[in-house]
Amino acid sequence: MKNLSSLVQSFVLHFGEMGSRWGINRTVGQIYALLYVSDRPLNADEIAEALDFSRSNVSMGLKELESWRLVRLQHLPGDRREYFSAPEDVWMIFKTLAEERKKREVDPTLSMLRDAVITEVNDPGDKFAQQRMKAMHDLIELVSSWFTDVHKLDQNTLVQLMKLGSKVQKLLELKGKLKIVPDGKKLAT
Amino acid sequence: MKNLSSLVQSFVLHFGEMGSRWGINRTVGQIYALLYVSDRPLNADEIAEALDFSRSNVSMGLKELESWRLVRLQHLPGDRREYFSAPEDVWMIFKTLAEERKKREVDPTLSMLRDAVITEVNDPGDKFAQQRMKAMHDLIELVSSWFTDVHKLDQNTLVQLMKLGSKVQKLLELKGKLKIVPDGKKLAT
DNA sequence: CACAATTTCCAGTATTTACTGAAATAACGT
DNA sequence: ACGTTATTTCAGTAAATACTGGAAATTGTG
Repeated sequence: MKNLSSLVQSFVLHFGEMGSRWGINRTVGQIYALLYVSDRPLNADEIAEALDFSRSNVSMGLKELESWRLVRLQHLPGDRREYFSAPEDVWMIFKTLAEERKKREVDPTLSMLRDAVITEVNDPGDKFAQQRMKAMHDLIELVSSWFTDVHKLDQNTLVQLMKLGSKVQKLLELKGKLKIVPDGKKLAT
Repeated sequence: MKNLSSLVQSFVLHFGEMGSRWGINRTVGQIYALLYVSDRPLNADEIAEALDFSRSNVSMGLKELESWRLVRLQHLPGDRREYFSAPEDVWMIFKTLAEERKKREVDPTLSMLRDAVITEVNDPGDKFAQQRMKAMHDLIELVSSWFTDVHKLDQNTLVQLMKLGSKVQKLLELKGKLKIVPDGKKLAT
């Protein structure tokens, strides 16, 4: 690991270690970390040099990061090499990550469960199992579609909601007490 | 895989396959799936028999599941073997899972970032990197503490919030318009 | 406390996943 | 179209992870 300050180095190493817990490998984690804290786009050779990986390993890692939509490819004038950078907006990154994880880790299960619960079964054991699958299906579907919904909210609303934290309960109680009258005016009870 | 109906079998196999994407291994995924759809607690031998794993592999898998707090150990009268079951309440399972993932996948990163942003740096590159780390830190902290907050809500409130979906925006707008007057009465503007 | 039943640990092996270097392919400028 | 530079692919190798069988430890029982 060459020419990296100890600050950057510890960040990169941490992402490498965490990589396995996050379902990506060490290499991919380190490449992303490096791009994230870099103040300019980097090309594959620079990454390979900085992290001391083979050129082909970097190529594979970048491909993986592209499939997660976590890096942007761009070209610099007068240079035919490909340069990569990590989008700056952390909220955007967070949303992308959540979307991709949902797609890879949740959607296939949801679809399997959907099939399972519509299957016709007779055996009592199967009936019980199916009931359990339905409970799981319904929960995942609820959380999943909530996720999709929340995704549509703009960043400010999202931050506002999060800062509200558990006080949201008060707001929901309030909502229960409000009556929406036909002409659109809202009245507190 | 013996004595498993095709319904249960496909469920178990799916969890096995997904296991790797979820950061657990095939064995652990299958054991959990089997317990989840079982209508009675199972002992390690029964699991080993049903899934065709070695006894010791099952032992390790159960230990892993216990560390995730996803299985409950119990004893049956007149039988000294240990029996395992998966808690029934899917919301509880979901919360446990979220808590554990946070603990393993997020908290260590948050703590690393906290250290990184309070480090004194001089190099311009480091200053930039630190700024990026701060952005990441602040986002993770916000989401993280929101998570902890939401955790405290009872199940009904949570379901209500989720069903509200993106309509929560309307509610937040409404909140902005409300003034809380000193005597506690709320007035719509 | 000794014996049997049960669970855990661990060293060795198998399987899977990650990584490399070299060769093939693609992209660009002249 | 040709040569040069950049990128990807892929077969082989290295490393990490998962799994097994047996031995050791633990637990419960008379």
